[in-house]
Amino acid sequence: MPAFRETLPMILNVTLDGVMPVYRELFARHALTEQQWRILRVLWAEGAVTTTHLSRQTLLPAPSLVGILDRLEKRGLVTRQRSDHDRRKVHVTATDAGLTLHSQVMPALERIHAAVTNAINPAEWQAMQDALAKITNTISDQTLDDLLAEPETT
Amino acid sequence: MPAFRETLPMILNVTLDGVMPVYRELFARHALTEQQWRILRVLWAEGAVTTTHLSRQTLLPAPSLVGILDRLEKRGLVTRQRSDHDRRKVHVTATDAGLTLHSQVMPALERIHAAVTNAINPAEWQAMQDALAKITNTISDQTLDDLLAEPETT
DNA sequence: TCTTGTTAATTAATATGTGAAATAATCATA
DNA sequence: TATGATTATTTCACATATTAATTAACAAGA
Repeated sequence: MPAFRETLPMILNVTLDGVMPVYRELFARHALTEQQWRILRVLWAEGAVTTTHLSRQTLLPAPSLVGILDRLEKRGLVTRQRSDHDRRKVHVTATDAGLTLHSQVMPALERIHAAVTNAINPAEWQAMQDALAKITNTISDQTLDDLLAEPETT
Repeated sequence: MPAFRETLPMILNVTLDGVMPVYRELFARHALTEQQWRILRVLWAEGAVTTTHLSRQTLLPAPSLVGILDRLEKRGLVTRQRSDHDRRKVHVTATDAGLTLHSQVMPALERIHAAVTNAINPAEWQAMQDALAKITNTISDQTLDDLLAEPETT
């Protein structure tokens, strides 16, 4: 067993703690939280989407979406509308104000992303992405009892 | 600019969303939250530590620690004591119950960690860790204005 | 000693995460 | 077509995150 800091959750959280402040500073300049930004970004790319779809794309839990969308709607950045075909569903759309805001943030966001990706070379980036995807695919569909039942591999 | 899902924050969050549920299931079996576990893990390794130190090691924000430690203390897993030399400081220590709990969780935690690391080979693991560390070191000490002032590198 | 600056911990206000349960609408089918 | 199963969203209760502002204690210097 490695040191606490060498475990995957801490490796990932240390990285997030290192990079997110600069993203948050950008969002804060437009009075947006990170989560609000994620939602706008999906709406901008996909138009009207259902709450469930939004939850999956943004990784934001459905119960959290309720409040986040409330606040975005109150600020006039998004609108919600019940589906006519399936009245269980709610369609979320960005308003013009929401779309405008998006285009104001993108240039700076691209600068941040460039700085992040340029910290390593493209091959390293791809390898990192592949490694994390491989881990996710291996673990995400397993339950704790699955893992505890497996014979030791190390 | 890549797709939303190809950006670093989302890559990291997708991975965390994929692996954390199995960790949380383990912690839940001992009535612990992930944050409470982080604290116990540090206390087990280091003995009595100050709140600030605990915040740095666990990545938990100091304001959050107040409540988390309150609940751990109420359950008799940790104790808090003002420092005599510097009465601003508070020393946190795990009780015997806290230490016992730790040894009960470790075996299963090692199984999870083994499954995670075995998803990729050691070289890939090291490369992933190095890549993320390099990104963190490059970005974490920069402010947004620093990044926006830099000439385009891409 | 008084002032000024700094550090450690906490409080406050707001936003979000997590897990379980509730609600309402749709679906499958006997 | 009534009924049980499923889906989409929301509510609830509790725990944590984020940022700014306090409070108390220490530290250095006029």
